[in-house]
Amino acid sequence: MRIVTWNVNSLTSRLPRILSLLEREQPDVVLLQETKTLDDEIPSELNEAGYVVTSYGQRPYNGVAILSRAKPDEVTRGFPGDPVPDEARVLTARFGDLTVVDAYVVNGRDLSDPMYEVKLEWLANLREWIAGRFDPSDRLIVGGDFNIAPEDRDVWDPEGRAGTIHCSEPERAELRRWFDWGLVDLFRLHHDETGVFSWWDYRGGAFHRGMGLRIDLLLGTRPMAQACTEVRIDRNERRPTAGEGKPSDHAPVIATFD
DNA sequence: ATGGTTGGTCGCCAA
Repeated sequence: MRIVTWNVNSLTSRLPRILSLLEREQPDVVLLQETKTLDDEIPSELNEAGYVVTSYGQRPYNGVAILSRAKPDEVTRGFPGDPVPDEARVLTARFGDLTVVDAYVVNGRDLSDPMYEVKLEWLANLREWIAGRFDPSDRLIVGGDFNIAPEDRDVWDPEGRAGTIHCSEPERAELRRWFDWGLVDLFRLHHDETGVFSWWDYRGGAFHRGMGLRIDLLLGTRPMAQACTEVRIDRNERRPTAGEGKPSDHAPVIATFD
């Protein structure tokens, strides 16, 4: 089984790259964020490629969708306690005994911005909803754009970014509460290295200068961690590619399970 | 502190 998370920064403008990834990686489940696409505007090419599309769409911002080989047995849009309930950021789907939560975490913008406190409240409330609905022994994946770099080794310039948005101690402390509940950062099961990123700013040639963050995460409960054999971040998807249009500012994270 | 680029949408906001 293979599960992917990818902030595509518009599903419609990224369609050729999404179709290419489906063909190349043959994933069973794909969690998409920032689809910026309404439910009734999902391109039919995704169905023709063999995928069921479950969309919780919105424009011009946000929007999440789950692509899957199988039809979900149960779908939940959003979560109770969301402090910004009119923003389409969370989509949950159950496939038999496996549940996936697709999350586009509030960015927060800056520690001095009111949205920073909203981000912390949003994360705490989503964690509490997950903890109330699931058990750490369940087969559960929580994946998406967390907008938090878990540790300094996930940051291109940890000294320069210390205490700033995506890297602040309150954000990291909140993420540790997810780990303490029983979710594992699947990438770190297989990688110790510093400087592996999933996002690079569009501006200033950040990708080519190696200025990135690892903020796109696949978290799994212990049963999922025990079955996880490989996690990769496909940096190639951050490069301009002939015929497939411009890249997202995020690369896909690809996890394989026994 | 600002700037740089992209996307959706139509003058500008979010990232």
